[in-house]
Amino acid sequence: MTEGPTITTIAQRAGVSIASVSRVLNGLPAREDTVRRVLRAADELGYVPNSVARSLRNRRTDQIAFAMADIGNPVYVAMVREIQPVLKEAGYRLLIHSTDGDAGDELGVLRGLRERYVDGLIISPLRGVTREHVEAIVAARAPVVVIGALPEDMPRDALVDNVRTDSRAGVRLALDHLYAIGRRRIGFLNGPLDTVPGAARAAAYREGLEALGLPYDEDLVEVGDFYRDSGARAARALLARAPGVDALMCANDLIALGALDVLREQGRDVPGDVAVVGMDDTDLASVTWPTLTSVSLGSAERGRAAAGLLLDRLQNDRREPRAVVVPPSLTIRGSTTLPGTPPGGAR
Amino acid sequence: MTEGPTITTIAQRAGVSIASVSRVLNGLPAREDTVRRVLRAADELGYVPNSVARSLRNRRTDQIAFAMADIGNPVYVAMVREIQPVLKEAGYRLLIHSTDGDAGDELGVLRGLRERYVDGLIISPLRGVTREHVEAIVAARAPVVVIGALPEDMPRDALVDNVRTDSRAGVRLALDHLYAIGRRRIGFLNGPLDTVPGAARAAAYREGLEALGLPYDEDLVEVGDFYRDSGARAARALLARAPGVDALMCANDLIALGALDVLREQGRDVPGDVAVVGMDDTDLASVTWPTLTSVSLGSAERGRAAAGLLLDRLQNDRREPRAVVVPPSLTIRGSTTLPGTPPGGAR
DNA sequence: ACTCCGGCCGTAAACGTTTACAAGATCCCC
DNA sequence: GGGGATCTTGTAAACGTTTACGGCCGGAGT
Repeated sequence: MTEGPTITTIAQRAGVSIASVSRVLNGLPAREDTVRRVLRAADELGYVPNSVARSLRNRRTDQIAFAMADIGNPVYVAMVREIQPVLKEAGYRLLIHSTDGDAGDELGVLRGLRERYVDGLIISPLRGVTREHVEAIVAARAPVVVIGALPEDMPRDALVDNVRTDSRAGVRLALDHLYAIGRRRIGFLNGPLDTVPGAARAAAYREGLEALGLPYDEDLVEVGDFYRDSGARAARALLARAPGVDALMCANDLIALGALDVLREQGRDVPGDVAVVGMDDTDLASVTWPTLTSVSLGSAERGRAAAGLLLDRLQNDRREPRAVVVPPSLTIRGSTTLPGTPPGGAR
Repeated sequence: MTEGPTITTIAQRAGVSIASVSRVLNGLPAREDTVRRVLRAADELGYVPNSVARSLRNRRTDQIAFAMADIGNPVYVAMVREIQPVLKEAGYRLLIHSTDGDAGDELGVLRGLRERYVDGLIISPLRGVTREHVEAIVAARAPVVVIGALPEDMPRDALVDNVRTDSRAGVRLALDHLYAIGRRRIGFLNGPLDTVPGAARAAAYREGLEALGLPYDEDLVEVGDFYRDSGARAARALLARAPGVDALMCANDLIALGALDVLREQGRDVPGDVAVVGMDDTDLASVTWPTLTSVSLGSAERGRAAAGLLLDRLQNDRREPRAVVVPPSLTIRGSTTLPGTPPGGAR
């Protein structure tokens, strides 16, 4: 924990100026003799450049932040897993912020960008991008990539890149699949309608039924939270009200877990009596019993795309904002297929 | 993304020197009139201090890094969940590194400390602290807290704080519990013996049986990896060799998941025919069916303790190194208790 | 021998802060 | 009104880099 050598120390020992030291260490042209002496001195002293001083001078920190709602959520973990290597490859360090879905915290991170402690930010705001978010982004002095929907009236000069998924199409995939395996009374366990995903999935459920020629029945819909226990509560309520359901579409894998708990507890066979589909296709989906058919919203791809966009933007400051849409896909597992039955229909 | 105001800009606008600006912004005494003008100018300009420049001058970054093997591992997630708020409270930002259990990567982080991009580090090396780790830690210019075992010959001057758990005691807890519910042929599915936890758990299993007066039988032990599929393979092998086992002690929750898969597949009732205990008490333990009795190694506590030690050390550079040991505990769930039967024994 | 050119190198400034020091302003008291 | 004490302020240096600029030197061309 002693004070380490600086280029000045090296310069003295090698008998050259600090400018020469810097040049040698950065591989700029120098006489062969100078190079040798500087490198030797640096080596003997165990020199390591001070990244803070370098950042100040270069006006870049080689750090990038990723702000997400919850570090325990497998969706974000999948994103980090993809983002990390891409950034590392490009020479950036990744800072991870867990905002606990607190909009205040999110804004804090966004505002913190102005401190310049980071060259760019990837953020995935849980409840969508508010006007305050937009203001903070415009005021920020670093490029931002948003994972999730942007508001319609996003100012052109914000230069925000965007990655999203099509969760409506995802819901459709699931409904089509359930229809294909013969289900006709398909219940829906949703998350809060004031979240972006919640609202989108609600609409998609309605549209999807219509497209399939099935009636929309309010008794088949229950709204709760995106957690397991809340999913269980919702499932219990729905099953009590509409005992005849033969499938449950869940807005989230966690909700689906809760539903599975309740179905097991009530002795209903999955998928024999009731088929269940989750959403997000997290690691959990393959852990449950039966394993859970789930709509993948491409978390990994979204993460990768976001990292790519950010790096690209860091190269080219003035590029037009870009938006990437990752299509959903359906991973069929035990909760919708009887053993031995080949998975029917969709995809 | 425009170049922002600096204290110089503010000084001009307020008609004072930059020293006064700095003083006012840091709450040092100044004439009331000066304070007002500076604050007004700063506000109008939307000034935000440059954290890099401040770090250079103050020789501190207010950032702390946490290096772990795998961001997807619930054990580390639990640690982060505890570390984050503690550090935040103390005014530090948390940088998260996922080293993928790669010793090279771990060393990279450790060596990176010398760049001074961070004021301190919490690291949890998967395969223990090697001589190279020690060297890097001694050479580092920032305090380090290691979560996990330290080598015996740790140099005194390294000033490394340490947090560990007692996984031997943890194994004993599990064995005692299994014994208490009447199991006498207790199998053991372990992870690699060249990892620190693997070796410790192997020894503890032996000792634990001895303490209970049960014979050690090689046929009841299988070594694999700390993953689910590996756990399944190991369980299959063990069950084939020793069909009479009535309990499986697993070195890890993931291994236990694999074992549950196999038992279900073979139609053996859990816990009726075979009781199962996992280790780490991750979130997964409450997701499975049946839910999994698991030894908690206090990930959360360890994280909290590590953060505490680091903060403390940052206050007091010269303090003697300290070691915290977090005792294990047992969380009893469905995989060792028949419904209706009160959990017996241990604890 | 003079000029010109190119290659290396050192001096110094800059990045945006904080802070030691000394000078100027203000006040109080005699 | 002079003198000291106290408060406030500005100047400048420092943190550790990178880099523009100009100087020096040696060699080549005339």
